[in-house]
Amino acid sequence: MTKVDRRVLKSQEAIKKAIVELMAEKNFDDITIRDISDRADVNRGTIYLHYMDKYDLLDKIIEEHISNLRDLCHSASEMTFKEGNYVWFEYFADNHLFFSIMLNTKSAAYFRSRFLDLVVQEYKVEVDVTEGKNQGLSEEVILQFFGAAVVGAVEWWFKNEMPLPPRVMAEQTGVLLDRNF
Amino acid sequence: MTKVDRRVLKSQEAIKKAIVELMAEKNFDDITIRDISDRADVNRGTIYLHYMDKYDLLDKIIEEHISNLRDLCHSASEMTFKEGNYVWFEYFADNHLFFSIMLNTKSAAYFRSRFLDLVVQEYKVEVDVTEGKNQGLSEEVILQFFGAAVVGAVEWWFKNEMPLPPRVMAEQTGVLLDRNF
DNA sequence: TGCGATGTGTTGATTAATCAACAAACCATC
DNA sequence: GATGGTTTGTTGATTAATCAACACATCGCA
Repeated sequence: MTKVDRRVLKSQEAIKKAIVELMAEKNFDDITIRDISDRADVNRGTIYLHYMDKYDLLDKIIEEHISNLRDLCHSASEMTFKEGNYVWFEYFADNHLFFSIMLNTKSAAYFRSRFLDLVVQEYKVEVDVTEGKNQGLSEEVILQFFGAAVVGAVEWWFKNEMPLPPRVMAEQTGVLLDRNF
Repeated sequence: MTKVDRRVLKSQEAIKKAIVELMAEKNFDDITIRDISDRADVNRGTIYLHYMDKYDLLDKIIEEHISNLRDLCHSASEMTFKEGNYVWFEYFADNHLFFSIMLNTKSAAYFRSRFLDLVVQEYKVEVDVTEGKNQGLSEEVILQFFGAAVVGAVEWWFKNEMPLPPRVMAEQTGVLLDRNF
């Protein structure tokens, strides 16, 4: 893993920030490459050095966030849900512009499904249907049930402009998950 | 005036922002070039592409602000002191980090004198000792008197963490100047 | 249908920034 | 006053970003 030139990091950061900001202001289809390069204060050609087009750009942003969330999950594998959720909700708050767009606009259904997949996948190691309170239940049903629950709670949080602090959201959802897993 | 490559603008902006931030955190003498390049996220050599050393860098920042204030003054030449001052105090507020450092640390006496010079110079066209309320008074005394008054007021404002909004400061000092010029 | 305006994706030449390396200066500490 | 560690200012080679220009596609409107 050779380290990346700081110039490409800065360019990519500016470009990613620009498109997210623009998505908060207008429809994705109405955003032009020129809009993005203007906002990012970057030459239009620079965008093509890193991304195929605006769809590729958005894809890469989504994949990066999913990947970051997964990494956070794994680095928090020792924690309870309450503690682990706090790491996630802090990440949500840090990137609230991205997440509120992705969970508010209907055009972003793809992100929601990627997000749900991640949650289900990460919770898989936590659930046990061979003994305990979930004995006899279907693992898949439990995962989809609580996966949808968490995604829905996050969705609600952003739709209502984060009415509770991240810590509280993490605690509340954490209690609900710890009680059921 | 051929336009400047956006890369040099971005580099210079990052570098200037970095040193101002650092001056808010530690003594100017203790700031190294490496500190600045790290903070600016720029190669150390890049600083030398634009500035001789950190003293030259600070000089250029000061000159730029003085020049901007002068430009604002001239573009506001039609206004009363009350209106014109508002433009200045908005600029102060926009760059409050720079000005509060420059008017708080004793090491920045040079800036204070540059600032006073500017104020005196710009007020020169406003004062009239041939007739009116200032008839018979020394132009130089009036300029130094009210120049020091304005600089002092600004200094107080920053020393006390801008306890009044820019608009109010502009109005109050504007009234005092309009009454006397 | 045609036309101007705008957006797209790519090109080649140029410029700025990067990085690693260097010698010299400085500074504290032994 | 020698020593090791840090800062400084500069270097040459390399890489990334810039800019202007291009052909082509798309779209609204006459």
